[in-house]
Amino acid sequence: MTLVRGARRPATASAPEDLPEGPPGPGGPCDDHRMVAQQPSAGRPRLAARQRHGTSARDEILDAAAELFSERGYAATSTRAVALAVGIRQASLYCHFATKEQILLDLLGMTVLPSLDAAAALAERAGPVEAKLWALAAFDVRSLCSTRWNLGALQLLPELRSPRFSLFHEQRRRLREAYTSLVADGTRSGAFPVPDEQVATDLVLGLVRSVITIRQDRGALDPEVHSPTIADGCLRLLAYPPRRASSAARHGDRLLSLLPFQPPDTGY
Amino acid sequence: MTLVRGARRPATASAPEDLPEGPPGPGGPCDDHRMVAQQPSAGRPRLAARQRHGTSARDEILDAAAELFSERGYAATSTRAVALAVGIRQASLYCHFATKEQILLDLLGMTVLPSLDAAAALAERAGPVEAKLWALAAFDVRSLCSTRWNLGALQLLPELRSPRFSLFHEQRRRLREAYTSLVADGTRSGAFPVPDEQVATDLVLGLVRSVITIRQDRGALDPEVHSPTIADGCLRLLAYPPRRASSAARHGDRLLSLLPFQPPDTGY
DNA sequence: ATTATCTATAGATCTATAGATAATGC
DNA sequence: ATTATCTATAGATCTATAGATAATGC
Repeated sequence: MTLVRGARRPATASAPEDLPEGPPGPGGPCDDHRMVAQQPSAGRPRLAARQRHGTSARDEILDAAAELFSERGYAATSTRAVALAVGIRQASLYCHFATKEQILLDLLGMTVLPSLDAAAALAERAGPVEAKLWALAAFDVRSLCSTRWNLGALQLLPELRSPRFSLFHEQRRRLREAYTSLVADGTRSGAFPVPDEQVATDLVLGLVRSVITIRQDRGALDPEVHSPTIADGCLRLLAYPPRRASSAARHGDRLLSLLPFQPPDTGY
Repeated sequence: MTLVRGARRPATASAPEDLPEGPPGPGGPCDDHRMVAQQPSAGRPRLAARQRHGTSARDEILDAAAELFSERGYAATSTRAVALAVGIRQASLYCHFATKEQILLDLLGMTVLPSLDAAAALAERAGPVEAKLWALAAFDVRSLCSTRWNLGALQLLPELRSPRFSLFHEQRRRLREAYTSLVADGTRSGAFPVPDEQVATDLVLGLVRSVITIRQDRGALDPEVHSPTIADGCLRLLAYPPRRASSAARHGDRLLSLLPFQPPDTGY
C-alpha cells in the first residue's frame, strides 16, 4: 500500500500558515502594556512578534491556552489555534509541552492549589468556625474572579471526567474536605443548624463555584463585590443566625487579611 | 494531483466497524425493560438489535447523544461514537439529522422549555412572591434531576458560546427574566431585603444550576430531597425571614402541585 | 415505490515527530 | 555547541455525501 505524501494540502496555499505579519524587532517590539519586555535570546527567531503575557515561551503558551480552553473548550481548541494565538507554529508547542493534555494539566493545577493552601492555613488558625468558612469561601471566590482568564471554567470541561485527570480530582476532593470539615464543626457547635451536612456542603460549594458561570455570562466581575456577597450567602445557606452574620463576616474578613498569601490579582 | 482512495483504512480491518453482534430478531429482541418494543418496519434492517430508549430511530439517537454529549462533551464525541452507542453505522445518523450540531440543538431545547412553561404558568397565578419563587426553583431543580441523562450538563458545554446557539441563549435569557422579575417584586414588597437585585438573581440562578454539577459529581440525585432543599436555600439567599420560611415553602409546594404539568420523571 | 439502512470514501483537519535552520554564547 | 524555532509530513480521525441494498406496503 503506497501513500501519497502531502496530498492533503490544497494547492492554493501560497503561505503555509497565517501568522501576524512582521518579524520581531530587536528586543521585541511589544509595546502593549500587558506584556513583558523580552530579552533577545538563543534559538531561531520567531516569524511574529510576541503578543502574549508571560516571560517565557511556556508562559505565553499557557496564557493563550487558558483563554482558548476556557472560552471554546479543550477538544474544540486545536493545537494549531493555540499556536496561532501565541504567534508561533503549531509544531513549536511541542518544544515546551509533551502533549496537548499536559498544557491543560498545568493550567488545572493553578485553579485549585491556591485555595487548598488557604484552607490549610485557615485550619491552623484559631477562631469561630463561621468566620473560617466565610474566609475560605471569600478566598475561593476571589481566586476565581481574579485570574486574567476565567480559569475556573476549566473545571467544567467535560473532558476532565476521564481518569487521566485523577490528580486534579484528588486536589478537588481535598478542597471539598476542607469545606466538609468546617460544615461538620459548625453543625456540632450549633452554628449551622442544617439537617444534612453533605447536602449543605454540596450547596455551599455550588454557590461558590457559581461565580464561574456568572463570570462566563457577565464577563469581568468585581472581586470586592462578589467575594463578600457570596461568603455571606454561604452562611445564610447554612442557616447561620442573621443577627450574628455581620459580626461573623467582619471576623472572617480579618482572618482573610491575615493569611500569609493572597489570591492572585495580576493573573497567575 | 491524484489522491489514493481508501489509503486511510488500515489493511488489517476485516470487519469495517464494530457493532454489537446479532441481527435483530423479528419484532426486535430487546427484552431490556428500559426499551420499547419495535414493530418491524420498512427499510433495510440494522446489523444490531435495538439497544436504546426511544420509539423511533430519531429518539434513539437523541438518547445516545444525550448520554455521550453530557458525559464526554460535544466536540470530544464523534458521530461515530454516537452511532456505535445506537447500534447503527455512522452515516446512518444523517438520515435523521442534517448535521451533528442539529442533534445538540434538539437536546438543548429540552433543557429549558419545561421551566420556561412553568415560569409562565406561575406568573399568571395569584400568591405571594416568595411562594412563586420557591415553586419556580423547585420545578427547575426537579427538571434537572429527573431526566434520564444529565441533560443540564449540556448548558455547561463551552461550544454553546458560539452565536450559532443564539436561540438557546434567548430561551435562557427569558428564564432568567422570570427569576429577575420575581426577585424585583420581592424586593419592592420587602420580602427579599437584598442590596443588589441583579447579584442576588445571579446567585439564586447559580444555586439552582449547581444541581447540575452536583449530579455530575455524585450521580443520581433524589428530586424529593434536592428540589425542596434548594428552593429553601434560594429564599435564605434572598434574606427572606427564617421564621416565615416554612410557611412560604408550604405555599410554594402547593403552587407547584397545582401546575397543569409536571417535570418529566421518565426521561424526556 | 418507498423507506431506512448499509458500504465506501472524499476532503478537511488533528496531534505529534523528524530533521533543517538561524540565532546566541562559549 | 546549544537552543528555539521553523518546514514538512505521517498517520489517525472526523463530518458529510453518493449510491447500493434489503426490507415493507401498495
